[in-house]
Formats: sequence, C-alpha cells, structure tokens
Amino acid sequence: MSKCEQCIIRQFNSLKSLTKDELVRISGCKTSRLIKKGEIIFEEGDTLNGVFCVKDGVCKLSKLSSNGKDQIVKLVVKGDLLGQRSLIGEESANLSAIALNDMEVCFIPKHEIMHDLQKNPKFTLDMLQQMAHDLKDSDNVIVDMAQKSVKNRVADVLIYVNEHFGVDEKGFLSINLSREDYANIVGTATESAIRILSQFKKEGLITTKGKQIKIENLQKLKHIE
Amino acid sequence: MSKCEQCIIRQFNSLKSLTKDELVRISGCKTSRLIKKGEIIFEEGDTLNGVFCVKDGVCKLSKLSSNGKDQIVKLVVKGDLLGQRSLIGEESANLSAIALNDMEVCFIPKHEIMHDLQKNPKFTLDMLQQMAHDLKDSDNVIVDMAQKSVKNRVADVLIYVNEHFGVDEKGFLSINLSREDYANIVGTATESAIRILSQFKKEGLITTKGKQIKIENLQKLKHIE
DNA sequence: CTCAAAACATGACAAATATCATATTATAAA
DNA sequence: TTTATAATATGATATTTGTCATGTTTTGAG
Repeated sequence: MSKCEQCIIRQFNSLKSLTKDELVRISGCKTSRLIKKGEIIFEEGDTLNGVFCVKDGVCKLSKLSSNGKDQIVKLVVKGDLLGQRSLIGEESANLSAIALNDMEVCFIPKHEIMHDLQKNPKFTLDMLQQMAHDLKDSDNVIVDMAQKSVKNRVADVLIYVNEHFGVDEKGFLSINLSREDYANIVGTATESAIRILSQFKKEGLITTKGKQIKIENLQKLKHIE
Repeated sequence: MSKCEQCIIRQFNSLKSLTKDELVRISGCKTSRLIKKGEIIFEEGDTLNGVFCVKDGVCKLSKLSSNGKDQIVKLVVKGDLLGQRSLIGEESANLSAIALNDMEVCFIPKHEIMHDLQKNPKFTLDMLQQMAHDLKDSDNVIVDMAQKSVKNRVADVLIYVNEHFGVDEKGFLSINLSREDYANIVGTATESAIRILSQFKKEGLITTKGKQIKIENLQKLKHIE
C-alpha cells in the first residue's frame, strides 16, 4: 500500500502541515478504498469515525430537504478532505456523500486525526484556515441562492464545473452531472434546469451530446442578465 | 476598563479556552468601544486588523449582491466573535457588519489573536469547532434558501428571532428588524416580505404595532406548509 | 443486440414572486 | 408640535418558476 509520506495528494489539503512522524503514523493505520460511481460513501445521520482523503474522483455532498428534494451543497474533488466537519464538531454527518464517478479514497481513523489536532497547532491552524475559506464560499452561495435567478445560477454552475473540472479531449465538461444533479445544485425543479439548458443551447451558449455538455460561449454565459 | 479575565462574555466563545496569562495579555491591549444603532462596524473589502468580541447588542452581517440588493447572511449576538474568519483567512472582509441596536464591543488586535492561535492548540481547536458548527449552519441555510418558499422562510426568521433574542415585557420580539431587513434575510423583495407579514397578521399568527411584531401562534408558524 | 427503465425534453397551465404605482402611517429632525 | 422623510401597506400586473402530462431519447442489464 502506498505511503502518506510519499503521497502527493496531501499537498492540496491540511495534511501537508503534519510532520514526517505524524504522517508515518497515519500511514500505518489508514486504509485505501475504491468507490464506484453512484456509491454512497456516507449518509446524513451516519456517525463518521474518520475522515476521507480523496485521491481521485469527485463526489457530491447533499442534504435532503423537508420538501423531499435533495440539495447538493458542495462538490468534493481530488485533494479534498471529506468528513472533517462532522468529526471536529463531534456530530453525526449533516450531509450525504455520493460518488459522481469512480473514486479512490484513503480513510484515516478519527482518533489519529483528533490526536494530531490536539498536538500539532500548525495542522489545526491550517484546518482552521481551510474552514474559514469554506465559510466564505458558503456565504457567497447563500447570497447567490437568495438573489440570483435560476437561469443565472445554472450559468454559474456551468462556469464553475468548467473552471474546476475542465473539459475532455473533445471539449465536453469532464464531469457528467445529470440534469437532476444540476437542478439539485441550483435548487430548482429538474424540468426547469432542463428548460434553461435547452434555452442556452438555442442561444448557442452550449451544445450537448446526450448528457454531455460543451460550453461554446463562456463570455456570454458569464454575462447572463 | 474592565478586564478580560473577569469578563463573563468570553464563556460564550472561543476565548474561554485561553489561559489566564493569555487573557491578561489580551486584556492589556484590547480596546472597548460603543457602537450606535445603524453604525457600520466594517464593510466588505475592509482590511480588519483584529476581532471584535460582542459584549452587548446585535449586528447584521450582509453582502451586496450583483443585483444591488443586500443579503443578510448572519445575525451576530452578545457573546459572539466578529471578524475571525477574515483574520484567519488572511483576507479582507467578505461581509459588512452593521449594528442593529446600540452595541458594546471589545476590539482585540490581530497579532494577539494570531499569536494565541499559533501557541495554544486548545484555543485553535475550540475556534475550529465553532467554525465547523457555523459551516453546518451555513449548509442548512443554503438548503432552506434553495428549497423552501419565501413564506416558509419568513416564518422561519420569525421563529429564529423569537428563539434567539426573545421578547420584551409586552411580548414583542425584542429585536426590531425593518421589513427591509426581513426581506434581506429571506432573500426576497421588501414588498413580498411585507405582504407575507400582512397575511400572517390576517391569519392571526402574528400581531404588529408599528414595526414591532408579536408572535401569537408559534405552533402554526412552525407548520406553514 | 434487444428492450425496459431511466433520463431527457417540451407543452400547457398553475402558483409563486417581482415590479411598479400609489397610498398611508410612523419617525425623527427642526 | 410640526413637517419632511422614511417605512409600511396594498393593488395591479408582469415575470419567473413549479407542476403535471406526455412523448422522445439514451443507457445499461441480460
């Protein structure tokens, strides 16, 4: 099994602030795991006894609303940690995590992480900085949800996905979200999301091939009124 | 000037995790300040060189949206800290803070806080737990914004304000938010917020006197469809 | 490859919300 | 106290978004 000390992924998250010794210790008790597209990593209410370090693939974090619809709150990418919040807050998971494509993750037991949080101020501060940043992002999402139109939010997601996950060799967004996923990110009905994507298609802002989407005019997409 | 070591307010925030010595040091360089209702404490984009510890009063944290409307993201209360996120994230303020009533705050210079964050793991971990909790709250707000109706969200704010700030001797909500503030919390047009409050009044859920609001039927308010 | 299930698409209509206009009432400064 | 200003209130109407129905296309299991 590969070793944390040599793993390049940790450069992208707070684990980079651990000492060599701490990494060796974590490496000794971590477990690696392959997760298939569509698989549930954990669900709302689950008790997490560790964190996941995402080595490859993407998953969605969602929450079931009182109206029965899922709201996707965040997309978690290669390099991100998963589950820190519940662990640190000593609470059960507030969100469900479901793989959007095949994933490879490492699982680090709770007690290892908590130990390091208590002993390594640099690690804790790094985690704190990461959370401060996430909190800022969250505030911005709240503002957008509250103030922007659905059309605008759909455009924003396309731009976001384009920037964060890029495109494949043919120019299609390299993550394939279903129309329902788009609706659940934006917070609208699936039909509404579909309608807006169709409209974008008519206006030449995007083209599609099956569920695949290619952005044709990023600038116009950025300036949806 | 009063001393941090003896201040009861710190029990409500992460400052409770500081040692006696650290508190004495902070006490020596903090400044106390009175802020009048309506006064701007800081604005989006400002560089904060410290955090505020709220000893009394309430303020709103808001962000100007691209459509020109203010979105209120959070109400900050007695006992809360203000400005930690920008400080920790090493960024300029992402939100504006405006007093909703007369406030009393203590200002603690940046370098003192950062010093303790680097030296006292207990303090950092406490702050981290607080942020994990805030992040969970934020996720829930996002879900509500995305999935609940405006009417539902207005009811939720009334319930929230009632629970967190209580009522005065006559039973009116003890914080007086303007109708525009309510609209800016909920993320709707001021007229829509007014209309919904009027409707609640007709249905006997609330009564009003000027801008003051009294909840008459909390149970029904909690079960708006 | 075939075919049933799921995902996508679109029309028709209903409901929710925003916008604009215009009163009315409350508030605070002179 | 007066009075200008801001806040609250409400009607009329437009726009946005959701819902239900139904058809088409895509996908993946066998």
